Amino acid sequence: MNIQLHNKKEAIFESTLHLIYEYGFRGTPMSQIANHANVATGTIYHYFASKDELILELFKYCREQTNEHIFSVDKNLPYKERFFFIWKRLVAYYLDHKEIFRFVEQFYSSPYFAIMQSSQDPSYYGVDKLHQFFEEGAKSGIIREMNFPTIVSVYIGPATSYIKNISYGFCKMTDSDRDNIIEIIWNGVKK
Amino acid sequence: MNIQLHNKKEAIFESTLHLIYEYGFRGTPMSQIANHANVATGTIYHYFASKDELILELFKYCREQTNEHIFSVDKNLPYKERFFFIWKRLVAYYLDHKEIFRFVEQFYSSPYFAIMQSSQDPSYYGVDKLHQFFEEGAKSGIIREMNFPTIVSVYIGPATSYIKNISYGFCKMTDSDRDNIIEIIWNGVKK
DNA sequence: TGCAACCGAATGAACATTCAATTGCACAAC
DNA sequence: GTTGTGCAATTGAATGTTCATTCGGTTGCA
Repeated sequence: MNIQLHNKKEAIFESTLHLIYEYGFRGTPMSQIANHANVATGTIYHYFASKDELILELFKYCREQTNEHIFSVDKNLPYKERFFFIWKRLVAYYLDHKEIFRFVEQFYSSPYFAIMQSSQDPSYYGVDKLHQFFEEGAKSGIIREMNFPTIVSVYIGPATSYIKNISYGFCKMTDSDRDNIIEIIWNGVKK
Repeated sequence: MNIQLHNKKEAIFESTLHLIYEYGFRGTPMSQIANHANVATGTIYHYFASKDELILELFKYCREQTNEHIFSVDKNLPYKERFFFIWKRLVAYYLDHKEIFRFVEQFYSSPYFAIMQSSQDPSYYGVDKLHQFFEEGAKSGIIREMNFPTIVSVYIGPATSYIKNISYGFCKMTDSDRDNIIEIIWNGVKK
């Protein structure tokens, strides 16, 4: 029974993700989501109070999924290696999960994000992790002192930009491109 | 008459921009756009065949506006200074025109972008300019050799990331943050 | 006189949401 | 181990609203 429940909810999530990837927020009616997930329209409303809530929950779902995958690094590795590793991991994850990437991008630049910010717990697991990680680097004198938004812009910005370039078909991806980018970032921030 | 026409069309553009900034694609009906622009609903259809076309044209409009403002640099300045100047100009422009930034972001991560790509002339004025600019730097040995998507990711990525951070209220902006970021980028790519 | 610009009420389709009815299952009673 | 009971899960047709788009008509200018 619990498994059933879990399955359906997840099926709804995945279908929403898939359809939004293809048709955007505007282009994906609840009925289509239901179809694609092999449930009745009404069933969605058993799990979610409204379409907005579905979207909001889906965002949380995505964030959890992503965080789970990215921050599994061997703490014993030298800092520089972890710096490279996490970044590549992030890029690889989003390239493997384009629907998630696209959805999250859309979510951020939509009014949903404002809604979420105002009504949510601020438990940004991923952000916390990153914060710690950069602080560690700065404190041990490996990278420059920078405030958090600065380093985040420099570390994450090129990653999302690169993923967009690929995901929107501007260019092909090569490992050496990625190596280049993270190396450039490192050159920029190392002490 | 031509001035009238221009005025109304532009009023429609600006209203759309404003409303989409606040309510997103989904939340801005044609009737509202008309209201806000002080024209009748039907008038919009005199200028645009459909809502989709309005959005598509608005994107072109935004791109033109942006390009006009950014690439006015004194060619005689040393390369490094131009490298800094263009970047700051870009950031400043988007911070001054948050609606444009938000709209373009939304546009890119929506299916509209795919539509545009398939049916459009590939005259990316801004992209061409950038391409030339980076090539110049690489040829004269001032910055490293990189393929275009790589350097774009590293140059533009942090800019948009930073603008998002501010625009979504994650942090306040200071000039020194920006100075920091572009300096880091420069350290990363210089030879 | 003609045509482009403009108007805004009317139309119809698309869609989110509701709801009355059905199913399936856990658990208690016997 | 059979039957009964209640509640969660599920269904999908019906409802009502919200729009994009249309259109017949008006205005104003060349």
